Amino acid sequence: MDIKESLKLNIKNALKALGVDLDVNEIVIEDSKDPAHGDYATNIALKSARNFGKSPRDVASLIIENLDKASIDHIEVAGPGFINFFMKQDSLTNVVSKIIDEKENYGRGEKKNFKVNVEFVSANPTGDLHVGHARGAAIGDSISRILEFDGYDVTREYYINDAGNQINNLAKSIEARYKEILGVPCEFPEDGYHGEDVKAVARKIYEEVGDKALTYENPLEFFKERGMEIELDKIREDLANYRIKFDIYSSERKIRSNNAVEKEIAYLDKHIYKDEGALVLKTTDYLDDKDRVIVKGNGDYTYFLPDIVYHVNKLSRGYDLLIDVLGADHHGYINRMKSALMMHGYSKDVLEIELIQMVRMMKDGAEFKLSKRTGNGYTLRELCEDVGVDAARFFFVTRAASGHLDFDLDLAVKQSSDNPVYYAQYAHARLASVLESASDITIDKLGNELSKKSELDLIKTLAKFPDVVKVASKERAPYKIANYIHEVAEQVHSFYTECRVIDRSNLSVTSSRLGLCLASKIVLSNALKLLGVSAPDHM
RNA sequence: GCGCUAGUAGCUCAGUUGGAUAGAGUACAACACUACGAAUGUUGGGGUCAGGGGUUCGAAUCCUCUCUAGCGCGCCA
Repeated sequence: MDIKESLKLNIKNALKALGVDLDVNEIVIEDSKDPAHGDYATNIALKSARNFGKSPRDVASLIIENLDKASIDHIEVAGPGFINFFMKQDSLTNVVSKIIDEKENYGRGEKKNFKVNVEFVSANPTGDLHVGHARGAAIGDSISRILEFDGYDVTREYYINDAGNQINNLAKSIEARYKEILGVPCEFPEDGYHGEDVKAVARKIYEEVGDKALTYENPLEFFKERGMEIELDKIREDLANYRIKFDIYSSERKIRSNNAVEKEIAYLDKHIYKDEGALVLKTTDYLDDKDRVIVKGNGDYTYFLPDIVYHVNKLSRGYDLLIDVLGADHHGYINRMKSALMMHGYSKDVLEIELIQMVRMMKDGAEFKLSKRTGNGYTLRELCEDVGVDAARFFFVTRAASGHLDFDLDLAVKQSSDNPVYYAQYAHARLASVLESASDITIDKLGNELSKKSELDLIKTLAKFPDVVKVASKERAPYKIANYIHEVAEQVHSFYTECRVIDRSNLSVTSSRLGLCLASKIVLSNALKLLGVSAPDHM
C-alpha cells in the first residue's frame, strides 16, 4: 500500500475511534507544496468539524491523538485546522525497493473484472487518416493503456462504416480515376473524393487488373470492395506505425446482416411514431431534447438507427462499459444514443463519450492546414514523418481532451530542452547512462543513504505514481500522466545536478543513489508506456 | 433564440473536485560545467483567475446575470 493510502486508513481509524465513520474516499491527502507544511497534509479536520460541533483546530488535535504514529516523525496543526504530516525518512525511502521489486508492474491497479470497450478513430475507409483523427487516436489508445494498467479488461474497437453513401462515393470516385487512367471519358461524381490518395488507389487497381475492371459484371461493386480493402490496409498500416493495434474491426454491413436493423425497429416499436411518412424515435422520453428520425420518408435509414444496432451489439458482447471517443462536434449525439440504450433497459452510464476538441496545427506562428503531398488535409502519416511518433503522441495527450489544442510543429521537431518529449526522454537516457557506467556497483534498494532534499522530493514524486494512474484512469485523462512525466523528469534532472551519483570513494552513498536512479528510470518508463511514447536508453 | 464546451502570466496550459502566499512550460534577464549525457540546473520579474452580484470560516473552483470565442441545434454522417 502506498503512503497516502495508509495515511487515509490511519485517519479513518482515528475518526472511527472518535465515533465518526467516514468512507476512505472522503479523506483527501494532499502533497504539501510548501516544505514547512510537511510531506503530506489533510483538511479532514476542517471538513468534519461539523460532525463534532467543535472548532477545526480542536478536532485536528483529537484526530492526532488517535493516530498510529509508527511511520510518522511528527505532526502539526496549522492555519485554520490543517494537519501536516512529517514522515519518518525510512517510510519514504521504502518506496525505492518497492519500485525496483515490482519493475514494470509498479503502479498497476488490481484486477477489476470489469470489461471496457473503447471505440476510437472509426474513420470511414475513404481516404488517409488526417491530423483530426490523430488526436482521437492518441487519446483513445492512451486511455485504453491506462485502463488496462489500472486493472480493467480493455478491448480496442474500430467501427467501419462500410454500408453508407460515402463508400458508394468512394467507389464512384475510384471508377472515375480508373477511367481517367484508361483514357475513357467520364464525369467526376459530384460528391466524389478529389484527393491524390484516391488517384493512387485507382492506379494500384490498374496495376493489379490492368484494363479489365470495366468488363466485370459489376465494376462499381468491384471498385467498392477492392478500394475499401486498399484504404483499410493503409489505415491499419498508419495506425500500426502510430503504435495502435485494434482488437476488433467491426463492419457496419456485418452488423446489419440477418435483418438486425429491421429487428431493432420491431424491438423499439413502442417508442416509435410516424411523422409524415418517417419513423421517429421518441428519445425525449429519456434524455434527449428532441425526437429523432430513424427511418426517412423514402424508406432509407438515418445513420442513427444502425448506430443503435451497433451499440446494442457491443453491449450484447458482455461489456460493462462502452467508451466512444468522438470529435467534439458530436456532442449532440450523446443523449440521443444514451436514450436509445435506455430503451433497451440499460443504464445511461453504460455509455461514456469522450469528446475530443479540434486541433490546430501551427507552423511559423500560423495555422498549417494542407498536406504538401496530396493538396488535401495534413495526414497522420506526414505528421509522423515530420515530427516522429513519440512527439506526435505526446503532444496530442498533453492537454485535456475537452480543450482546443494548438499543435506547435516547430516545437515538436526541435530536439532540445524546450520540447517536452525530449526533456522527459533525456531524463530517462541520462539515468540509463549513469546505471550503465556503474554497472559493476551493487545497487542498494533500501535507500539507506538518501537524505538530500532533491532525493526525498524525487522519492515522494515516485511514490505518487500509483495514485496518478488511478486518477488518470478514473477521469480518462491521459494528460495527467503527461504532466506527471514532466514532474518526474524535472526532479530527476534536479537530483542529478545536486547529487553526483557515482563516487567510487563512497560506495554506500553511490549504491543508494543508483537505487534511486533505477527506481526513477522504471517509473519514467512505465509512465511513458501509458502514452505510447518510447523510453530510450540512448538518444 | 436554445444547448454544449471554454475564457487563469506576453504565448500554450495545470490547478488534487471548496483550502494555506493561484502554479508549470515557453519567452525575457542573470548566474552555474576541467566531473556520471549542459538535450541540464539555480534565481528573478511578470496576474483585476473575462466582468458584476451571491452562497460561507474560506471561491479560480458552487449559484446567478452579462460579455467573448468555438461547436452543435437536418428525413447529413
